[in-house]
Amino acid sequence: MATISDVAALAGVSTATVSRALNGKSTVDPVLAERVARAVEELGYTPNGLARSLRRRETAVLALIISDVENPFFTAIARGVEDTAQAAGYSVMLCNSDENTAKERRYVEVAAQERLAGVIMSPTTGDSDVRPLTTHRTPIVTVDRRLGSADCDAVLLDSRAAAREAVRHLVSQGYQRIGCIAGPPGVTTADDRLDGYRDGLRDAGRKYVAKLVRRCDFRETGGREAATQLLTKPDPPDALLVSSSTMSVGVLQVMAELGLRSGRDVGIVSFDDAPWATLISPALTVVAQPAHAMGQLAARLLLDHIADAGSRATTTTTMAAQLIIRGSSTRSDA
Amino acid sequence: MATISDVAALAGVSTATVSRALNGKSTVDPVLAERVARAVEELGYTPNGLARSLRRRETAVLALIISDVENPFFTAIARGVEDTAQAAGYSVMLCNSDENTAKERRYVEVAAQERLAGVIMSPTTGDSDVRPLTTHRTPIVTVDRRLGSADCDAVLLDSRAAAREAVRHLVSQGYQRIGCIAGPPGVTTADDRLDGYRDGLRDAGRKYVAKLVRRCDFRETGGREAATQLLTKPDPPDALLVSSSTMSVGVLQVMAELGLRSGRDVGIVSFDDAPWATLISPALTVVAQPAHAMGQLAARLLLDHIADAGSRATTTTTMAAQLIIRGSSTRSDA
DNA sequence: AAACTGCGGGAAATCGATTACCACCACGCT
DNA sequence: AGCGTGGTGGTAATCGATTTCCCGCAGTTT
Repeated sequence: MATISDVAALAGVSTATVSRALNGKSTVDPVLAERVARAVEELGYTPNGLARSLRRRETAVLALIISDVENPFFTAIARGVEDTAQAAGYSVMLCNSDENTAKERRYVEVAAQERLAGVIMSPTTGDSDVRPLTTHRTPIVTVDRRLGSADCDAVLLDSRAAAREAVRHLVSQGYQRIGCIAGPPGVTTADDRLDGYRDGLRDAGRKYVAKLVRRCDFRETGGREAATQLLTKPDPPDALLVSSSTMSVGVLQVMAELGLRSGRDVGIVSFDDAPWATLISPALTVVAQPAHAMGQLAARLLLDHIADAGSRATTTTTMAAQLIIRGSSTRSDA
Repeated sequence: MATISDVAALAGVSTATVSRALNGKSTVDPVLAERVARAVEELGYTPNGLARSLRRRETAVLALIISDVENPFFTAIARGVEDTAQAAGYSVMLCNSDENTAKERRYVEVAAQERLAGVIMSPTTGDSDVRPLTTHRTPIVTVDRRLGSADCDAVLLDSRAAAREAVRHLVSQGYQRIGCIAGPPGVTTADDRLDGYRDGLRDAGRKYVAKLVRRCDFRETGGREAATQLLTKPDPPDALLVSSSTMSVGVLQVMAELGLRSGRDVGIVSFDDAPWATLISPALTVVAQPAHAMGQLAARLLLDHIADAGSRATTTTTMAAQLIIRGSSTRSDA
């Protein structure tokens, strides 16, 4: 409750001196500085960050807008962002958009209103509306997904190439009817992975069969539904490319219920290297994404943008995924 | 960049009228309101939340301080907090303390400086320092762990009873040398679970053997190290109570490397019901914690406190855990 | 000794909103 | 006609910091 004026009064100096003593911008007589320090201590004074930010026209808070804090891929990104932001003295406001355009929009507005220093987001759709931010020249960096509208930095993964490679691997293992469980239309990574899936089929001279493809949300329940539909039909796929580890949980549950063994009965390749991937049997073949590094880089880029105040070309960094082959995608699993 | 004065000038009214028109506190001539609305639209005006909060002496942001965003238990809490906060129009600042008192302390300071509306935290230790918050009368709710110092609401789980029940279950299954992998000393849940473990042994007339207990951090690497030490000694335990699902990942990896099968060779009960618990074979017996509900309740309590401005007794809610018995803790697994 | 330089610190403006206070007008009542 | 009364809207104070501007003093130069 103590204000800078209280401190000034107690120390017998002006508020200007208190401010200078505390921020160390200008030199202050050591005697006065000491008196100020004692007054601060005695009053338990904490500067009001709102007043400071208002006057300085800057905050030390970033927003991170992702679609699901419970998805390990996004938490790994969050961790990366948080680590580098924290090291630079910034705090992170975490926002869950839930793949919901309205919620996302609300958070974008909050970020604009609170005049946050910058925003890192994984947009729900390629044409998410970020105008409240652009009008304030709030720097934006997208991570994992692209944004069509704004010209902002992007940290992406080459999903298409990764999906293609995964399909080629499944083909090489002799799987004949390779299916795909992809994310919702409009989400750039979902579309990219589906494109990569088609690329892979084309490489092998296979044709695309719509009945082997399902699109669902990036969650366990999405995976369950898609897998149930695909695997209980006549002519089910004998292999699946699954777009996230959260979906894979659902897929593997359904397979267990149906008595299907991965690898032998249905080859599985999943995006995201989950910690449990090697605990199951056979172990899960995955497309590992450098999520933590992506988060770190996104934060680094954003902080650079903030420091440079808009002078600086926008960049797009595409990172490579790594296919880690384990038992779930080989016919002769160990 | 547009301010309320710009809007006022363009609409030909005073700033007071603009504010009233926008906040709907007092009635405004529809004609003027319309002019204001058009001016807002034309200028792309976004009110400055900092100025507003400064004047109103309140913000619509909560802090959530947890030790690890990558731990599914905490993200489930985060999700619960975020859901109810968002529904009430509040945003959540997520802070990763990393079980590090200094980092935690820094976030507490930031929360105090930014005059956040309230804080939900899972304190690193029972005597974490939250004075910067208490001097500002910022309401605090602890979740999962207790705080010795401040008198604040707490949403806890009866870890001790849950651990005791888990041990009794292991005893009933015929395990003879039951060990425990607990969290770091000083963390209230870690100590509680260890106490519950002793309770369970005492119930069965067993004596506590220090060599069967290891304390380590709540992460995969912690679990690995502890399990390696315990399982490669002479007279290893034939069952383990593990304090979190993240630790269990490490434990199960080590067991796989050593060729030990859970259930048959080593009975395992783990805290936290992970999504993958049923994917492994045998499935993992767990102590399920209602993390999402805990987060929701914590947020609810905090919001109530904010609304009531300090008049209101502090409460402690203790929720019950649920032991879900699966194959990893039965000798005759399916 | 006068003029100049530099530095430390105080008074007051400033950031951008909200809101207390007051002036004004129209209306209704006696 | 005169006097409340209530609803509107403008003026200016306010929130709590930072920062500009300026003054005075000490030390240096000519």
